[in-house]
Amino acid sequence: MTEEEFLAEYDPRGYDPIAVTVDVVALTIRDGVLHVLLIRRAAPPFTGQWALPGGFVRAVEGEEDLQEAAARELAEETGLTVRALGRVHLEQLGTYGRPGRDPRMRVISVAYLAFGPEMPDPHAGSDAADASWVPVESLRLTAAASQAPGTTRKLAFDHSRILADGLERARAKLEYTPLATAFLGEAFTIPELRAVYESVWGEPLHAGNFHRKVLSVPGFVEGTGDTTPTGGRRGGPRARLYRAGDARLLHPALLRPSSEDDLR
Amino acid sequence: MTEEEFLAEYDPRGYDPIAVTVDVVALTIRDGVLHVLLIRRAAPPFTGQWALPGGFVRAVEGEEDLQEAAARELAEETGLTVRALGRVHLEQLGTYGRPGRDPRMRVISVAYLAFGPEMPDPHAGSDAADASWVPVESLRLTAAASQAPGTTRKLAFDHSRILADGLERARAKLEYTPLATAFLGEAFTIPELRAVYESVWGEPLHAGNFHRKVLSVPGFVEGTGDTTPTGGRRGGPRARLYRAGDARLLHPALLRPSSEDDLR
DNA sequence: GGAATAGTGTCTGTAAGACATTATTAG
DNA sequence: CTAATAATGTCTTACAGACACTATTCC
Repeated sequence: MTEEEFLAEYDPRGYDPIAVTVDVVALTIRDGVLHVLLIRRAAPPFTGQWALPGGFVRAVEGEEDLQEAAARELAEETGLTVRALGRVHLEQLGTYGRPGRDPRMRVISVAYLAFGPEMPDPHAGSDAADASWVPVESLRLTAAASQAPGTTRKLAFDHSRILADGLERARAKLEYTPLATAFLGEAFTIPELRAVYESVWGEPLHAGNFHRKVLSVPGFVEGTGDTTPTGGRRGGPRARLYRAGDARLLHPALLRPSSEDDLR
Repeated sequence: MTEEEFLAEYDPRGYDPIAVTVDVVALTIRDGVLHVLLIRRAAPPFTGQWALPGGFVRAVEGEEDLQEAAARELAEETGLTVRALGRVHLEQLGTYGRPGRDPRMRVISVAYLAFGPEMPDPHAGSDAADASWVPVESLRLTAAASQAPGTTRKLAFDHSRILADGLERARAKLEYTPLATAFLGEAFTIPELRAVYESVWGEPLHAGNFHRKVLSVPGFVEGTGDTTPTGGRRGGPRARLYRAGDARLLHPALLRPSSEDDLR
């Protein structure tokens, strides 16, 4: 039998059906606080609970790449066009396929991680009763205990785990890539860039050392020649404006202060 | 409708069927040369071509986690028991789902990356006509042109790309994790560890500086008190033996000499 | 003027890389 | 003895972090 004959006779239904979904951990910074895009589920399972935006991959009609599917889901929930997502960074995070993670059937979920500048309030899509940007801190991913009343609870499925993995990836990526600029607009100041690092890492950085360090990394940022039209809210000189440079990796890297967790 | 009623009536066949496979990039070092485990396909598609070991994920009978599926595939091809794979490092590499990557149907492939010490010659499994450890260099992943006669050709499916991604991940992981020790036995010498780095990175390292650096990283290695029973083949003193320490990340990291590619 | 902030200067400890040196083994 | 190699020492340069300081702007 030739390859052509084999393919002509091949029956795709011969294998066990496994559904494939794409979920997105979309991060942005609002008012200096790291937020993640969540939807409130309108249909079972986990009706009423918060979850990451996502959906099934279209296999037959309109075949799409996984990355395209993630971009489509993100665009649907944010209300932006896929075109307007141009400045948003999107990368694959990992795949989650533990049996039982979805009570309906065997579902393999390919998770994507997105970084973007401040985006408009989302509107709930078809499967969602609600959608909004939620401060990551309010989810208390690590401390399982002591949830204040009204605080967002644990996410549906294994989405808490996926979000935690996404956050760790984001924190690590800021160290050795220039992706912090993906959270900002076209032009930004060094203090704004520092605010991104502080929001994602969750700890204050030394302003002077950060400033000198960013400028010392080749290709991280390049000056525009302009400055902000005004000083800071509570005083201070006008800051110089920069745009993202052409580096894809930072060398030397900006390491997190929080060490001592590298042992075990 | 309650969640229970919903689940009772749910029909898994309602969605487009997508097959899910697990493929493994298994790396080891033989005679100081980095090798990857490949099988020669015995059935269409791509009959006769080399490919990464892998197989479909069992969805219904014997539900298994993706990582378990990868370990099972690796064990089948290497002839080792899953138990004997204890010293082998296994991590998820990424998921590949471009439409058309498998001519039969829509197939999503979850790729895993494995590092292990020298393992026995494999025996071909059910779907394979042959299986062997192949020097990575012989595959010429980057240079598409000028294949010497008899040289292994391009791999089946998009496995060349998956292998390239796995190699880059491996090279990067040696920088900031102690995973180089996964390529070695229980006890090893610093020069043996250096040989691992040289094999994976493909470039020579300065023996003296490497030695001092490894010992300066807390938790990377710990001495056993023993030495090798004999000196090197061509002379030299007996080397001290070490085992892997308890560090999970290297701080400071061992950076590759090949910089200057971080710009673009 | 007073407070806050952007940006620069200085100093110290640590690390990387180049190179040299000593000690120990095989042949 | 000679060559090869393990392991250590020395020196220079670069960078991280702490701290001080100047300049500019808001109120």
